[in-house]
Amino acid sequence: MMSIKDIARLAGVSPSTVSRVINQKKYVKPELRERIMAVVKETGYVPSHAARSMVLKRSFTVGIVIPYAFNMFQRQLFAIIERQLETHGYHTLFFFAKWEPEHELHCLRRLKSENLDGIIMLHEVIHPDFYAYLAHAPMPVVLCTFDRGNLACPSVHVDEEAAARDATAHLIGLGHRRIGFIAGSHFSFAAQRASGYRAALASASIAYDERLVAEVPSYIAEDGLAGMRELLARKPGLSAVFATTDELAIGAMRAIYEAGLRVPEDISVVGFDDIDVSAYLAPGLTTVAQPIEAIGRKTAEVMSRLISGEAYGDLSAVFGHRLVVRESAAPPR
Amino acid sequence: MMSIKDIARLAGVSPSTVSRVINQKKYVKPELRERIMAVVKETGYVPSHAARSMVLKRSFTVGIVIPYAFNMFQRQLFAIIERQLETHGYHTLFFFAKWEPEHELHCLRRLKSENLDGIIMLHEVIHPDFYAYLAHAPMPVVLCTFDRGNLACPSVHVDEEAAARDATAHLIGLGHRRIGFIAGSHFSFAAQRASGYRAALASASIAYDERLVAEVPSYIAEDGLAGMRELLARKPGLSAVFATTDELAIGAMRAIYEAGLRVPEDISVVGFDDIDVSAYLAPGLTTVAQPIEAIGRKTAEVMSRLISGEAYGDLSAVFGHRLVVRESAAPPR
DNA sequence: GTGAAAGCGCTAACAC
DNA sequence: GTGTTAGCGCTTTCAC
Repeated sequence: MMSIKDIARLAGVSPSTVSRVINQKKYVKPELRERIMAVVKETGYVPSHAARSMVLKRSFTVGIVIPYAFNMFQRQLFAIIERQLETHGYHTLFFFAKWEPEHELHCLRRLKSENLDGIIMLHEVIHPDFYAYLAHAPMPVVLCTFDRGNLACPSVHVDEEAAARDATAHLIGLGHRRIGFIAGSHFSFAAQRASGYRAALASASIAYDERLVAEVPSYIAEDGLAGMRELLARKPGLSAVFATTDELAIGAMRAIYEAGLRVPEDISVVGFDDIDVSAYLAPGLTTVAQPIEAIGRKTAEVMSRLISGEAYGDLSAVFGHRLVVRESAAPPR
Repeated sequence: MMSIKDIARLAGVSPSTVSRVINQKKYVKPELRERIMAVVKETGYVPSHAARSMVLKRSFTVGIVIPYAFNMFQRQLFAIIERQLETHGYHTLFFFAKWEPEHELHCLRRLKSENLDGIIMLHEVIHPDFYAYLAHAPMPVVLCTFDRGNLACPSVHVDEEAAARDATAHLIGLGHRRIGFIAGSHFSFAAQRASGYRAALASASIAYDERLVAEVPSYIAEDGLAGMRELLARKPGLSAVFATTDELAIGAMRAIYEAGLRVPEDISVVGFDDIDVSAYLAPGLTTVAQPIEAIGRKTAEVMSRLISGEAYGDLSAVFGHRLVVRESAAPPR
């Protein structure tokens, strides 16, 4: 492996000059600069990441905490963030956090041991120790897809409540009055989407009926299936259901199918997230789309500005959502 | 940040001794070892990754090349590999490769510049330069989910052809004779699955009819939709269809739905991969499952053995597959 | 068994 | 503008 000394020797200059050229510092004669760049190009020299990061005391890598079982929405999001971060010159280290206190702690230990330049939370962890660390972390932290009032760091997300309100209002607009809700738990977006559901009901003067609500522990299709089965078993006379996520909605559609009912003829379904597969279901799932690309780019941008020393100021951003109307929701019969 | 000197001072020994203890070298009195470990634990000291990797000339990170638009199967796979690699003490750097020559080259440049300890290919790239590099790469390379005859490196995968043969045979066993095929392209698994389809047909003495085959450029549901539409438009009188991947199968089911037909009453569908959502479709998708966990663990294991200097020998592994029978395939009417 | 010292590749003061 | 030098945190001879 070539070192900076080799390049210096080949170009007939000192290592410091090479360093200056590589790091785009001024005070180097254009002529020399060109000569050095030529050698660099020719030899394919790449500075040692390890050495730079040792002397600069920066790792040039940002950590992204994501759920171990991330969904398609998160998949797209972190691929976008990774790509953006790369263009800003940062490495990305992923920290898959399982949704168990024990594993979160393990994840936190790793996070601490990495000397990261920044941390992006794509996942709302549970453990208080985690937040305690983030609150006083020696590097910038950005929250993506959720907010956390008492944490003084920027967050990039949509207005979950407004989006859920729109989704529910869509069902109401179609003529539904008995609208089921498959409620998630633990994460703040679940609470926000739930309150959007209630708000929409309230503005239409529909009484909230807890028999129409099934709370499920997680966000996989399996839970949607179980939640919808429960709702169906209660026979609350529902004609539509709003699920906290598309995965949950898919499970719900499955339960409806298993019960010998049809979507949307018997029961309308609306989801949230617009994951890849939703457009191709039969029927296509009506859902709420978040501007993934914009959220990802913004998150990376905020992080890179924070790392370059910008004040925390008002870097947070709230993006708009979009209701994607497909076939899974129709007027009640 | 604590350095090894601080620990040495606190423990009243020299840095070299601390280093020996941390690196599990012998020649340290148990008593001293304990004293040092106590200080390490107490201070939460973690050796600087950068410094270690500089002096050892190893990055302790392995790169994983994955498609930029990875599917759920790959999602699970790389999360498993990451986790395993972590337990072996390696970092994982992801290289998202878009499926364009230009971007592959970009990806290759990054790969070269990283001083990786190993490379795992979870993605069959196209560019010859990429393979040229891999063939003489200064670090071990492991191919995961595909094989490449002329590349002298271990690969971990299933017997794609046999699996596709089973999937097709399942349809034949159900009584289907006119079986459509949505063929992928570019990747070797596509060719292998295609030849499995033909082999199954041949053993049942069913003539291969190219009017039953739609070749699509990629592997997203969109392509499955287009491919199936084409098949339907040709009116070849098919009663079943086998799709190269589950995503393609989902798109195909959508096309059947749009045509006013039903699965499996009018047309049976079989996919390949058993992605998360397949079990929750209505009807559930009959498909071929690969042992993701085993493939992932094996890949990480092979890589870590290679890095620790084991000879290339016969580290490759071929895993068995499993036909998952659900409701999307039934006897023809 | 343990410590002292050199050196990995780089950057940043500091000279010149 | 450019070179010299020190030093980042670690591992590894080489003495003792």
